[in-house]
Amino acid sequence: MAAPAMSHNDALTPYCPVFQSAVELIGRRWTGAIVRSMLCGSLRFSDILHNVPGLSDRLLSERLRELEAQGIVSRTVYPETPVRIEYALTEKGTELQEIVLALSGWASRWGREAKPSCETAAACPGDLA
Amino acid sequence: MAAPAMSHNDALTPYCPVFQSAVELIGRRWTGAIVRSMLCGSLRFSDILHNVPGLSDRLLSERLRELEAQGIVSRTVYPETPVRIEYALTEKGTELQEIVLALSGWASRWGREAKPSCETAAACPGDLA
DNA sequence: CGGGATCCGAAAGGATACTG
DNA sequence: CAGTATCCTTTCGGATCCCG
Repeated sequence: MAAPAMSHNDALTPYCPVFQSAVELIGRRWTGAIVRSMLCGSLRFSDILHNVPGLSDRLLSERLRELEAQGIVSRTVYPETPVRIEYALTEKGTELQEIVLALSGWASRWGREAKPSCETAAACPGDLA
Repeated sequence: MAAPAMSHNDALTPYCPVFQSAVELIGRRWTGAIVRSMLCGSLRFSDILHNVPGLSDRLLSERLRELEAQGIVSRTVYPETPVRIEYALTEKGTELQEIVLALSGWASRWGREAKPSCETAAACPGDLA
């Protein structure tokens, strides 16, 4: 198991900036949870705020702006009365899904001392992993 | 591809702590790069320090301790002269590989303006993906 | 409802120096 | 080589108030 069955490719990883950017982007405090909560479809500000406990409105708007700047989420304004604003994942954002799910799966399998009572199989569509 | 092939599971993500922990763990400043550099096999402190530009020794030892505490890396001391210390991924850490590679792929595809000259297919043993 | 602006304490990160 | 200790700067995150 510890034996490296991989290739003897010694000349790997001369440091990768894009990977670094990506991992630090989704690693930001609430970003992962926000993206994860958006996997289902469009959401309004309050919805996201509501299903991520501990997240403040300031942080949410900050994260949302970052994600928008990265082209991961799109912001759509419906000029009704009052205005309704919906956030959705772009294609780039949607492709993060497999990563989020993979990470969810890993976290569930190895979470602390094997606590299978979080999302494991019920709460999240991690079944496809 | 943009079409959500997922289930119509609306009642997802009532917030997941283990996912949160995981994403914030590997999202810490250099953790992703460190794990990524260890995918090849055992490395010594200086090796990791060397192939992650910008990483300071203090942060490396800090991250290494965190990863060790999480059971992601193992530390082995060889009492030669002088002592040689090697860090390797545990099974738990090795399973992060698919996630790291997936994130690498995503980052490469969407990195800024599609710059395919980073690691994409050459520098890293991502072939197994 | 959907945010923006500001203030401030906490925490993370970097630089440097020193040790076994 | 493989770290630890200290200091100091930057950033993050929470609270509060305010606006359209």
